[in-house]
Amino acid sequence: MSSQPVPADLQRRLRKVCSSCSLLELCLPMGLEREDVEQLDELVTPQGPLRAGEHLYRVGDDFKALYAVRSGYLKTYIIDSAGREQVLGFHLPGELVGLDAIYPARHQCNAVALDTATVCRMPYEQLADLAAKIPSLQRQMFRLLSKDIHIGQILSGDFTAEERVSSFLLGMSTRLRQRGYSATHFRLAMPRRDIANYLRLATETVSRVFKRFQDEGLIEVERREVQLLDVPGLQRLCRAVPD
Amino acid sequence: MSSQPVPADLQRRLRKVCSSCSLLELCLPMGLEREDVEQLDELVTPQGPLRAGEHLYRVGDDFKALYAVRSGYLKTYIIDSAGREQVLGFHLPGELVGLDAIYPARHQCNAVALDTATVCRMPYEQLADLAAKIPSLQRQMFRLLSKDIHIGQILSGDFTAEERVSSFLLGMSTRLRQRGYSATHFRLAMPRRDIANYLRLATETVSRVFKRFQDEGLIEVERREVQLLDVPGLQRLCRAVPD
DNA sequence: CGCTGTCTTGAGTACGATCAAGTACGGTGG
DNA sequence: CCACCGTACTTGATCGTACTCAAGACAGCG
Repeated sequence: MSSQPVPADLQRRLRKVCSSCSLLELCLPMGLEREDVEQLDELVTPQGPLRAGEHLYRVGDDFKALYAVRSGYLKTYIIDSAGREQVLGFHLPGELVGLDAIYPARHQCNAVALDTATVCRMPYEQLADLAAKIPSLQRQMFRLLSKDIHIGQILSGDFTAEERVSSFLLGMSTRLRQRGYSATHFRLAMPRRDIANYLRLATETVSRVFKRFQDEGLIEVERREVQLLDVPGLQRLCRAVPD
Repeated sequence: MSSQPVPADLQRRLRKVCSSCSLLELCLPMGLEREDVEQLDELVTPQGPLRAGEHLYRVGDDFKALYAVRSGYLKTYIIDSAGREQVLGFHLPGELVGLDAIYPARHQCNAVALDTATVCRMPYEQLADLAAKIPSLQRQMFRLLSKDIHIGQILSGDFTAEERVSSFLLGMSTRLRQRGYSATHFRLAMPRRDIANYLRLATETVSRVFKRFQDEGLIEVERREVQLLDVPGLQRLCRAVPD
C-alpha cells in the first residue's frame, strides 16, 4: 500500500491525470467529452509505483476505490479454502481492477504487481456521484462491469489445455495491440506458474502445450519471449477469446 | 418471445409491478425508498408466461432491456464454437439476467425458461436514466453487476467434482432460503444434464457424486427431489459458494 | 562459481470422460 | 387400465487428458 504524499509542485500537473494520459482512449474515460474528462481529473490520483510482488489491496480490505492500471502489470487472485491460489486475471495499462468489490464493499481478491507498476486511484463514491451527473460516464461504468461478467463467463468454460493456451496467447496479443505494442512478438510478464494457474492447468502442461505449438510452427517461444507465427492457426484451436 | 399486448383494464394494476411484488426485498428494488420504487414501477412491465423451453432472448439479439425473473426458473447458456452447450447459470425469482449484454449492446448468451416462467422487462436506457436520478438505484445496479463478476470468478475456479456438486447444492439451498423456501428440502428444476454442464462435469459424474453423497449420509436424493441431511458436512467439502 | 528459482522433460497415475447397458419415470393412445 | 414409447437417470467398464512426482537444464545473481 504505497500511497506516498505527492509533492506540492506536482499537484497542478497531476490534476490533468486523465486529460493528458496516453491511455485516454482505452481506459475509463473512453468516449467521454473533453470537459467530462476534466471532471474526472478532479478525483483521480496517481499512486505508486508498486514494486514487483507488492500488493495494491488484499481480500477483506475495505473497498474505497477502483484502480486503473497506469503502467506495468497487475495480477488478481484469491486463495481458496483449501489454501490454493487461483489467479483471476492479469491486468494491463488502461484496465480497471476492484470492480468485484463493489457488491459487498470489501475486496474479494488480492491485487499484486507483477513488475513495477503504477495505478490511478478513483474513489468509488465520488466516481459514482460523478457518473450520476455525466450520463456517458455512467454508461461506460456499466459497460466495464458488464464486460468483466462476460470475461468471467468465458474463462469458466470447459476447455482443453490447447484451447486454453491458445486463447490466452490470442487474448494477450489483442490487448497488447490495442495498447500500441506488437501483436505478434511480446514478452510475458508472468511466470509459467501464474499462466498455468490462471488457465486452471498445471505448470508442466503449459510448458508442454507451448512446446507442441512450437513444434507445429504456430509460435516461437523462448522462456518468456513469445512470437506468434500463425495467428489463424491459433484461432482455429481456440473456442473463445474475450474481446 | 411472448410479449402479448396487455388488456387496458390491467394497466393500472400493472403500474404497481414492483411496489406490490413479494420479491421487492430481493430484486432490483432492494433497499430503495417507497417513492423510488414507484418510479421504477413506471418503467417495469411484466412479460410472459414463457413455457418450458421457450427463449427470452438469444445470442446476437439487440440488447434493449434487462429482465428480472418473476416466477419459475431461467437458464442462461452459450454454444461454443465447437457447437457444445455451456450452461452459465440458473436464475431464480428476483434475479436479473441480461447484465452481460450491456457491454456490446448485444446479447452474449441465450436465456430459456426451464419451466413455466414470468419475467419483468426493464428497458435499459430508461433504467440507466432513472439510476442517474436515484443514487440508491444506481448503487444497487453497480452492486448487482459487481456480484455477477464475483460469481463468475468463483465458478471459473479449479475444483473437483465433489467440490462442484456440494457448492451447487449449498448455493441452491441458500438462494431458496432467501426466497422463503426450505433450505434443506427442494426440487431441482433442471435435468442432470444441465447441472452437469453448468458444473463442467459429465452427467454420469453428477449422478455418481449424488450417489456417493447419499451413501455418506450427506444428502437424500430421489430423481429431482433433494434433501440436505448434513449441511456442515457439505460445507466441509466445498471450496467456495457464491453468496 | 555455486546457489536459487524457473522452466522443461519424462514416467506413472488418477480423475473424470466416454462408451455402453440397463432401469425408471411420465406421457400418449388403445 | 395397461402397453408403448421417449427421455431422464443410473450403473458399470474402459479410456484419455492432464496431474503428480521426479529429475534435469537453464538463466539470473550474489
